[in-house]
Amino acid sequence: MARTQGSHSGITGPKIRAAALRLFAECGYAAVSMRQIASEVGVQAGALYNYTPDKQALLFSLMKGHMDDLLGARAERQVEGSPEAQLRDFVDFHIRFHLQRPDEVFIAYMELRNLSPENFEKIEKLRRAYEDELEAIIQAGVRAGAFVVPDAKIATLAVIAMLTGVTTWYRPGGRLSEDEVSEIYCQMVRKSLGG
Amino acid sequence: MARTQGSHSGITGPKIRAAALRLFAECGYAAVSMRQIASEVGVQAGALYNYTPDKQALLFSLMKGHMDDLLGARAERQVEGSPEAQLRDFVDFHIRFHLQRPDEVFIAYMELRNLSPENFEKIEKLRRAYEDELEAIIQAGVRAGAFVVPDAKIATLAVIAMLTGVTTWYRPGGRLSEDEVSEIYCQMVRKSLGG
DNA sequence: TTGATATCTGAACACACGTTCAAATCAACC
DNA sequence: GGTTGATTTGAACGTGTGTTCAGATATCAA
Repeated sequence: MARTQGSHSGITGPKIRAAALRLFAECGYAAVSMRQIASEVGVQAGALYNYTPDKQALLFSLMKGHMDDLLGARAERQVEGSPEAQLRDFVDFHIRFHLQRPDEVFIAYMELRNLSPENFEKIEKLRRAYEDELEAIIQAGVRAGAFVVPDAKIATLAVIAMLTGVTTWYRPGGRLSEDEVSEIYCQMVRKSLGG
Repeated sequence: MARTQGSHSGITGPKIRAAALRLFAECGYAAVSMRQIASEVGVQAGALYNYTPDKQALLFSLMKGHMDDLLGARAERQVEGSPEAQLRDFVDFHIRFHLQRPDEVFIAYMELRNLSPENFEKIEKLRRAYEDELEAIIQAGVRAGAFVVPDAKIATLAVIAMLTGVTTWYRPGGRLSEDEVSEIYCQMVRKSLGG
C-alpha cells in the first residue's frame, strides 16, 4: 500500500516545481540544468525523474498550471454589468493576478519557444481563450456605443500588452501600491477605448 | 598590409552576425551553439573567434547595435511641434522601426537576462534614454494641458509596452498594413493620454 | 613567383548536459 | 522485527558545450 504519511513525494514534488519556477524565471529554461534544480531542492538529479518524465514536461506543467489558474480565477470573478464595469473588472483582475505571480508570468511569456510544438499549441489555445474574454467585453462595448475602436482584436492585444507590461517594472514596496497601479491602468485603458 | 579585396572578413563577419541574430531570435541565446551558428555560415566553429572574442560578446554586439540604431534613427527624425504632433510622430516611428526588425526587437527584449551584469547595465542605459524621449513628450503635453495622466513615468511605460506588443502578432502581408496599424495605435495612444 | 598575412580547418581540451538504473535507504504496515 | 514498496543515491552513458591553437589554405603586394 502506498504511504500516505511520512512520504516525501508530497514535499519534494512541490519543492521541485518551486525551484524550477524560480530558476527558469531567473536564468531561462535552456540555461538551467536539472542538476541546478535538484541542488536547490537538496536532492540528486536522478530523483527529479520520480516527479517529471523529463525537463520539457516540467516546463510545460508549470506553464499549463499557470494558464489554468488564470482562466480559473477569471471564471470565478466574472461579473455582470455594463461594458465599462466589466472592462474595469477585467483590468483590475489582470493586474492583480499578474503582479502576484511574477515568475509564472515571466515564464509564460518568455519560454513559449522552448515548448515542443504540441505543448506550444495547448498553451496558445489557453492564451487565446483568455484574450477572447477581453475581446468579448470590447465588442459588447462597441455594440452598446460605449467604446469606439477601429478593430476589436487589435484593441484587445494592445490592452493586454499594456497591462502585462506592469510586471516588467512593478516592485512590491515601491512608489506605488497595487491599488494605485490598478486604478491608473483602469483609467488609461478606459480612455483608450472611449469614444 | 591588410587585404582589401578577396578578403572574406568583410563577408564572413556580417554573415555571422546575421546567422546569430536569426538563431538567437528563433531558439534563444542559451539554446544556440557556436557550432550551429558556424554551420549556418558555412564555416567551422573555430573561425567564429576571428570575429568575436566569445559568445557573450556576440550577443551584446547585436543588442548594442540595435539600440544604437534605434536611438540614431530617432534622433534623425525628431520633430518640432505640439505635444500631440510629437506624440503621433513617436508612435509612428516606434511602430515602423520595430516592425522592420522583428528579430532584433525579440532579442533585445528576451535576452536581457543572458547579458553579463556590465553589458546589461549598458543596454539598460540606452533603453532608458529611449524611454526618456517619450516621457519628455508626455510631460510637455501635461504642462500644456493637452494630456492628462496621473503619472508620466507609468504612462510612458504603458504606452511603450502597448506599442512594442505589435511585434508579437504583426505579420507582413496580413490583414492590416503597416500604415493601418500605425494609424490605429496613434489613435489609441492619443486617447489614452487625452483629458 | 615569392614572401607575408589574413583566414580557416580540424582536432583537442575540460567540462556540463539530460537521462537511466541497480543498489541503498527509509518509512509504514503486519 | 521483518517485509514491502516508495524514494533517493551515485555512478555511468553518450552527446554536446565554449574555446583554443598548431597547421593548412587562400589571397594579397611586390
